[in-house]
Amino acid sequence: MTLSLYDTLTRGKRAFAPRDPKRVTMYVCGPTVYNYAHIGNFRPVVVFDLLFRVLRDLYGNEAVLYAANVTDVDDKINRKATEEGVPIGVISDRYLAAYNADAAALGALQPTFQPRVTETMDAIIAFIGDLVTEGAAYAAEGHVLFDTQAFPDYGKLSGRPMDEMIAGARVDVAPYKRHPADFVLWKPSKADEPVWESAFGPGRPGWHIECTAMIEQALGLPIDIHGGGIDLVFPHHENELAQGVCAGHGHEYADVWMHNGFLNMGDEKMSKSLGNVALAHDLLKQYPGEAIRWALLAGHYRQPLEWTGDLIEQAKSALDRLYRVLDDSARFLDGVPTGARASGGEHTGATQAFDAVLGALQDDLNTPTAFAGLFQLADHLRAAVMGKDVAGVERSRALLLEAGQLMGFLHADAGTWFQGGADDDLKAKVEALIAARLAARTARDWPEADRIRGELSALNVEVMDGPTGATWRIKEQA
RNA sequence: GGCCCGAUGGCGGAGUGGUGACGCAGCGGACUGCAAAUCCGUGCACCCGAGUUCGAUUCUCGGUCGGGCCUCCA
Repeated sequence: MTLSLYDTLTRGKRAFAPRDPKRVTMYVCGPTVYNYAHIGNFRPVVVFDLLFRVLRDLYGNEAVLYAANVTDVDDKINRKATEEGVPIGVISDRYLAAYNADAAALGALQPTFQPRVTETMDAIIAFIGDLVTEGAAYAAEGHVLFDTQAFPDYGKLSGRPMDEMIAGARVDVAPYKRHPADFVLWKPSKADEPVWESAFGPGRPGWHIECTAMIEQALGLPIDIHGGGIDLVFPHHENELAQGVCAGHGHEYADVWMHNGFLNMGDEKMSKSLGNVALAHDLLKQYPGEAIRWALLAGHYRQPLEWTGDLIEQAKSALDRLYRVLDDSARFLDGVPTGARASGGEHTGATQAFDAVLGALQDDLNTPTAFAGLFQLADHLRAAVMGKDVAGVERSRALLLEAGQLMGFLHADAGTWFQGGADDDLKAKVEALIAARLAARTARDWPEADRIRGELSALNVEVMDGPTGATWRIKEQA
């Protein structure tokens, strides 16, 4: 099996071939840390985390270098810092910590590098200097601007020929620009804004150059994979590409450009400028991170995703099914004497399902099909439990766990999944009630048994009577 | 105005030139004291029109509808 990925630049899927299989590089545009990030910000986080995991599986954990940047120089951060009367670092540190915590709750591995603009300033200034030297940038009224005329392929990534762009332009063009499409590399800071010294005068960097410099500093150019949200294709990535190849550091920038589709909130686009933000931070108080992760991967990453409560509920139910069979099979295995266990024969059906998961993931991250493979694995496991096939249970259980965990799921134990919302106090209470109910059932005192079940239900607990005793779970997470 | 996507059953969502993935929900049955879970069974889905083809949901063209980008929102 080989990994194939869709490349925005060439508009097609093709086999992924890293320049150096021992050093696979990926860069993804990260957040501007000026507030809690909304759920849409986490779609690329989860999508590219999945790709990170697939790459690690393919090339080895140490061979994959993944950099996800943080923008910590920005107007919005400045504004917030001014409001609170603190340095910008206080703001960015605070929200970076929250962002990383939310990402971890969604099952995202920590990227290899998390470069920050404030820590890359020397490289940014040097990069601008190189562009000027190469004749691809010019100074004007305190700014340094990138000369888009210097890059004949400008517009190729986003499929926007320059002349058409100008014809359709609806934005005012700054008078000091030689060409309307030229963009800022360095600009003067206004009063109260943070300022850095440079050969071009005091000021601060433009947005696009930051990423290019961070890539070069963290990973070195060119890189294998560059990712981000589809809204970044133009102008951000188009500009990055232009800078990257014009600085005289080589003619390549990124081998594969990957972009995830937008997350929509009902009918309205999710944007911080509209009021309908759903912060991941708040969502995580209502739903397990794993369910949110599942929901974010429910559709193919390049398709738009409609974010609704129903979607999360369905994701939770789907995971319930997986955890249930995991739980039942664990219980089954507990009842089998260790001596009676055989180390597994070939369980071809389960193996095929496992391969189907890997194959789907390697086919441009086809998560819906990968999910189907997970359910197939679950079916095999269920059948083995019902058939009391110990070797089969062990085998398909291990495969389900391995496949699920590769995707960043099924790391919790089933007890935590179903009973995670319960504190020790509640657990003790529930166990006592279940014991009482068992006594009533043994005495065939059905009204009493049902009364206790009602009492449990009032505690938001659901009991399930099985052949080996009763199990329970929290019905709804509070 | 320019550029680019998408349109699949009640919902979500893959995929394929010819046997209707998968999940959620629903319905019938089994099991259960009753439930829940589980198991078995169950769904006349591929936006409209034309074309190509022995055959199109899948390819081509046109249309309609929806969405995105063109503004330092992933």
